[in-house]
Amino acid sequence: MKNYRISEAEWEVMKVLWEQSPRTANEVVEALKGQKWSAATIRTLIGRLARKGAVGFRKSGREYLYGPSISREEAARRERGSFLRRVYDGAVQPMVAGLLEDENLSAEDLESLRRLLDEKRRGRK
Amino acid sequence: MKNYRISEAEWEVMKVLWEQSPRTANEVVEALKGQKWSAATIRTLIGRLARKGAVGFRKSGREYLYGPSISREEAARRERGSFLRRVYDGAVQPMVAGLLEDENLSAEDLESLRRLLDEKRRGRK
DNA sequence: CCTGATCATTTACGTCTGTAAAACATCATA
DNA sequence: TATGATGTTTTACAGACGTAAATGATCAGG
Repeated sequence: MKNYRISEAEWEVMKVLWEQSPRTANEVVEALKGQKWSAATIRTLIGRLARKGAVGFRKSGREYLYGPSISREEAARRERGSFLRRVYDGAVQPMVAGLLEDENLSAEDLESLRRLLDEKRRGRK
Repeated sequence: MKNYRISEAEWEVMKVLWEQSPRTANEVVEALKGQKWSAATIRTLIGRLARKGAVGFRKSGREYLYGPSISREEAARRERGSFLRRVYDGAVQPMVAGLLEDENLSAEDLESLRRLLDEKRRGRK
């Protein structure tokens, strides 16, 4: 598995494919219609992702059908690891602490996280 | 305040300056001695950060003393926001949930997070 | 003063990324 | 068959980034 980085613009393309795939380039263009890129730009982004190996494709009639080669969870996991290493030298606690300090979490979110934390702590005993 | 991105290599330089500043370029080079860059590379990174405005400097004798123009907390906050937007469309809960799932947290970390969560939840009532 | 050392700045070069048009290949229809 | 439409691939160009040497400016010591 070759190491590659998914750029910010490429993330938007990946999201569309994670949401629904396989898709033709036209369908991806349509899905990203509200954003700032031309169809040509989006096609380039797809092509670059394909060359990197982040996106796979197969011929269907005269078109290609594109799909992600990596799950959204896995991609998120990698990016998270990279982010943690870069910004916090890998330390989780200060990151979450900073997050809780600054971000707006709903009561449901907090409850849900509390439950997850409890499970994790129980698993530690 | 102009928008700029601090690259991965530049983060390492910033960390050194956050740890102790002001510092001369030579001191930064010395602090990063164990890593993979030549002194020339590190000087370029410093110069780029300065041009971006992430690092400030003042003359001292024949050398410059460099220091960060932005706090570590603020830089972390920006990067965190960018990361959340890109990978999770800004949603915190799934990010923390994924984190708890994958990362190795110590019992102390979990306890500390639990406390933070509780404070946050109390503040919500 | 001259020369070497030292520090900052400029230059170099390849790759990646953002943005998108141009060129090419193929299909469908008149 | 010719032409226009359509989808893919190639090309374009500027700036950022990684990596670092080359050059210029200034200082210090013989």
